[in-house]
Amino acid sequence: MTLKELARLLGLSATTVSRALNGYPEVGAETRARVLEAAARHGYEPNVTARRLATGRALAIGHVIPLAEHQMINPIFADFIAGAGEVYSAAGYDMLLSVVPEPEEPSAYAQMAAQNKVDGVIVHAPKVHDVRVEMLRRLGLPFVMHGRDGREAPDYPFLDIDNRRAFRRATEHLLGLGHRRIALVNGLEAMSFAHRRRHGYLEALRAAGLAPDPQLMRTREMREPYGHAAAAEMLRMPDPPTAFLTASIIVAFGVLRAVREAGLEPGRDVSIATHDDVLSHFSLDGAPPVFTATRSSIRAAGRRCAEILLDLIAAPHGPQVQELWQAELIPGPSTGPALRENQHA
Amino acid sequence: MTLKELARLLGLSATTVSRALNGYPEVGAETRARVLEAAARHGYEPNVTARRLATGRALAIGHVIPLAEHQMINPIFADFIAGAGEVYSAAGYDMLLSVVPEPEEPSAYAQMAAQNKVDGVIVHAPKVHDVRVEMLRRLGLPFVMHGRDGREAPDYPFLDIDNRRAFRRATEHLLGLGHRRIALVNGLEAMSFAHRRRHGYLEALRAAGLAPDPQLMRTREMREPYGHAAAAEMLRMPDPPTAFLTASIIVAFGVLRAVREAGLEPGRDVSIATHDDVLSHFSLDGAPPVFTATRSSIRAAGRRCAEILLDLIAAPHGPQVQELWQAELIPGPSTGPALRENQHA
DNA sequence: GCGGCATCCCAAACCGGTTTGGATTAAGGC
DNA sequence: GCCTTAATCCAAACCGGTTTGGGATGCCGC
Repeated sequence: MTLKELARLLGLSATTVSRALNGYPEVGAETRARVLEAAARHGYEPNVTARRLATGRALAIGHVIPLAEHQMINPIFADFIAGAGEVYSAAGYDMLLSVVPEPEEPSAYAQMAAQNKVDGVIVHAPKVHDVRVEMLRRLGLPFVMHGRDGREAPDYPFLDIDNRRAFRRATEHLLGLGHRRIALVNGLEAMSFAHRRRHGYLEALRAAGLAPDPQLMRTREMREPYGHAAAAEMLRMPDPPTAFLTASIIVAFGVLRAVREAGLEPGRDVSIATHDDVLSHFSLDGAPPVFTATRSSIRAAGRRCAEILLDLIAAPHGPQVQELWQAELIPGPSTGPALRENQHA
Repeated sequence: MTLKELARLLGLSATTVSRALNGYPEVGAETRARVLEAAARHGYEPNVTARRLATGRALAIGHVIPLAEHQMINPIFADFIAGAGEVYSAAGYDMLLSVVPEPEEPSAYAQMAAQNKVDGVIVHAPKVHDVRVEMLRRLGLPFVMHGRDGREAPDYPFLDIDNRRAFRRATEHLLGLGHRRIALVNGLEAMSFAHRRRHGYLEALRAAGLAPDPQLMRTREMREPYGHAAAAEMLRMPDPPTAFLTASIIVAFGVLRAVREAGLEPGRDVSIATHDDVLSHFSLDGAPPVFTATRSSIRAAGRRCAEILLDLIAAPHGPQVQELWQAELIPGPSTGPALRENQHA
């Protein structure tokens, strides 16, 4: 069923039918009603491809997922995409996903722009120095960043959580429990979120008059076995940490496993705190929290980023939206007072 | 830069330029070379939307992700998508993701078909009785199923792992270690993969002359807290299981957590075996395996499904591809001989 | 020298919508 | 009764490609 067929059926021109369906004022109320009724009855749906070509609007949003060297796919990705996808579907937009080797990321964006495949993109996992901002500006592709680059107040729309503050608070929480040797099992510090978390951690240590121990600071892709290996190794040190702060619940589970293997009781012998993205496969309504955590839903972030981008596309010169969310600090059973004999002399 | 502009630049017609670029034989070798050179020099890229409209080919593959009632997004999804996405990108196809509430899943497919948005789809997470097969046939939308419905030999292209065999072998492995009370912490059994796994488990028990205990069989969405709650509960039974078989590494981690909390040593006091999809955030090259597992990479499955679908689209009447992969049984430290005092009298 | 056959290229139609610039008709004002 | 204006509707152009159905040119054989 095409527009022309529908028009012939109604004895109207394609123009009128198109206008009737799209709510233009040039068609009479009675005609419009007839058209809408007929369209519904015949299950007419306008061909998006034709519409794209005619209007120049892509009616789609792009997400470029670069595969890093080690081919890891960011675990938070699925929940974020789910959140954003809900919004797109409700708004009649398509979601275009482009999975490319990291070196081809720029060309993936360039292609989306040159071919008008999308009306905008959401930029994931910003680095401290992120070349994509400049690139997208040159391409004239509207974007919203999930996170920020290294700058405190960038000049583009973004939604970020206050990573520095979250990790400062989490560190302060551990310090308040008497911990002095606190390990930071961080994500890759080229990523601005990890960079900020480290700064929050360092700030808290400094405020407490403690010098950071490089041996207690690790940075790597956030996988479970990484958390395990890092914790196992540190627990074998002559002067082991009494608390761990990790960048992801996945890493925290790895740390927990190592703690158990060492015969230690989490929350008593060793404390573990983490950031928690509320990933759906690690959470269950009603289940008690496993870890003390700074919590912020990545799914909600996906939803909100999508909304911001759609608004931006609808009103390109509207006010620039920048949101900084505070993570909640949720107490859990994985932290407790530092044991006397473990405390630093 | 449009085709027409390029044609004018070259003093050729749009027809000739189009043919030259698409490798049709009607243009001379010298002309073709000139066209290709000019296209490259000016960075010409054909507008995919226009091409879609003209050819009727969408040059895109669709994935519909239904959000279940509990809003959980399947954790294996990210890795599968990454695998498939690599193949699409390399082949010049787009990936269209549609995230919809479960009840709207049929209309999501209908829309993709009616509007010619995609050339085919990959169907995820088939149920034992799956209505999508009939629907996609009616819509005339080519598809490849990742998994199978309840039938042993369906009449559509699919890629599945031999879930029944894998779980029979895993169960036999535990039986061989002397375990008699083996718990099955399964996924949702409306899903055909979970259904088959249960049958594999039951087959092995029956072959060993054991009657299944309904108390030891759980079925639910595969989340970490589910594994934890299920195991914790069963370990409190008067006659607790001595071994757990779980449907996902995520669930296995939950079980492991409960085992540790009960003060038991995995692989000694209690055994844990699981299926392992080789999710990227749970694996790390060189790290020793955590669990004894039936292993099959979901990422590789994503790649292969994409290949099968692209082949199917290129040659709709070629031979129907149906692949059944065997999972590897990987021994790990999480299983060991059943303790005497725990053995069933 | 002429018909036949490739070879190479092009004008125009087409995909299915949207949008511009009227044309037609009816209502309103004086 | 005539002119203006508003209300409706339409034909045709357009978006940027692909594809059909020739047309022109050059080479061949006889």
